[in-house]
Amino acid sequence: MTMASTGNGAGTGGEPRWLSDEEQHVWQAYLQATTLLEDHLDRQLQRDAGMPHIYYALLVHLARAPRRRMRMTQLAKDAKITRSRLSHAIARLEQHGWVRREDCPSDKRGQNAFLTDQGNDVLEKSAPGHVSAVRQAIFDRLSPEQVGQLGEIMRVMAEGLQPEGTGADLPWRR
Amino acid sequence: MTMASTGNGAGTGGEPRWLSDEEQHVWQAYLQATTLLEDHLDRQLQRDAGMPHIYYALLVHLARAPRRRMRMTQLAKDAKITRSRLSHAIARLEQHGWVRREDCPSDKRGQNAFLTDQGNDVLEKSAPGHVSAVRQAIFDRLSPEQVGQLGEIMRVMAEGLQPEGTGADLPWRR
DNA sequence: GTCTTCTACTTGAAGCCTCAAGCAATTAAT
DNA sequence: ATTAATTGCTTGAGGCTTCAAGTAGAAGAC
Repeated sequence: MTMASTGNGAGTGGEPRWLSDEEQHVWQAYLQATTLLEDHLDRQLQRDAGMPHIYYALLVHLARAPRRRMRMTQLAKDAKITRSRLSHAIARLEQHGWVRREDCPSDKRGQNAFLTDQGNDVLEKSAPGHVSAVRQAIFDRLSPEQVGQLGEIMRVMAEGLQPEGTGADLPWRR
Repeated sequence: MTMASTGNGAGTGGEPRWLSDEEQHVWQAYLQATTLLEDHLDRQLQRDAGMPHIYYALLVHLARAPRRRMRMTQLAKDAKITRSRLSHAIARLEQHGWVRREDCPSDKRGQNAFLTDQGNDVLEKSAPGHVSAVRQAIFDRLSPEQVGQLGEIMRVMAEGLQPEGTGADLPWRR
């Protein structure tokens, strides 16, 4: 631990502040938990809904939107993914008949993605299993205090990684 | 606990326990924070070290191992990924000259992956930037209490998603 | 021994993600 | 109105991940 070092990603400088033992353990636990959960949900949904977790999350966002439709860019922002990724994803979801695209009336560049009835069915059928998986992984294992703490912590983290200032394009802070 | 349950993922059944409003918000915050951080680190390391975060994590595991080498299966377990994924990953890292494979003397099926000097160099050069990114995203933003809470929460979550019982193969709970 | 089963690891195809580049419509500048 | 800059979205190539299937050695049963 410690060491002069120098040379960070951008602009070298004074010796970096390494992580303490506790911080390393926390970081390690974070990595393991998030990796395991992500994989677990991907598998669960691939099996029960025929799509990876992030695709499922997109359907959820659409289902909650006003007329079950949303502008592509807005959806990308809400789901925290790039527009490119969203384009590919919606293309695939469209192939399955779960989502469709329509031109935006007010802006001829724009596209709305909307959830089809078929997509809504898939969502409703797989929702219980998904909720149950999330519950078993998180909410059934944590005390009410811990749930509150987790929420606050994640909010702080998300805020720090957010676009901040401008609502430019996703790869924030190039 | 509670609930006749019956078929969520498989087999339909009694009404599922949906998430409360607070739980939904926490889950949403969790998804956003973890997605944003993962993307952020992937970008940071792709830029500064020429590899995605998970590959970097593999190098870290190797660097900490006794003679900088580890059996494939053990490495996969520690990193919480499938052996298949590891095989592909090590193949790529080998192409870059950061890792090499060697036959395991005691078990002719086995392979050791070991970190090359070159790999170690890359690691040392990019470590400060990586630590700094992790720090900015997490440890500089949370109070000491929150860091402790996060550690405990992630440990509980990871434990619940772990192989449990047998040390079979990764896709736990097929 | 030899048959079965299990463990260690690899492989190829198909799907997903990233990056850079691109097109088209809108807005701003002059 | 023309030009330039910006915004909205897509595309294709290359890299990464998953899944199912496959090879080879080790362990156990008999």
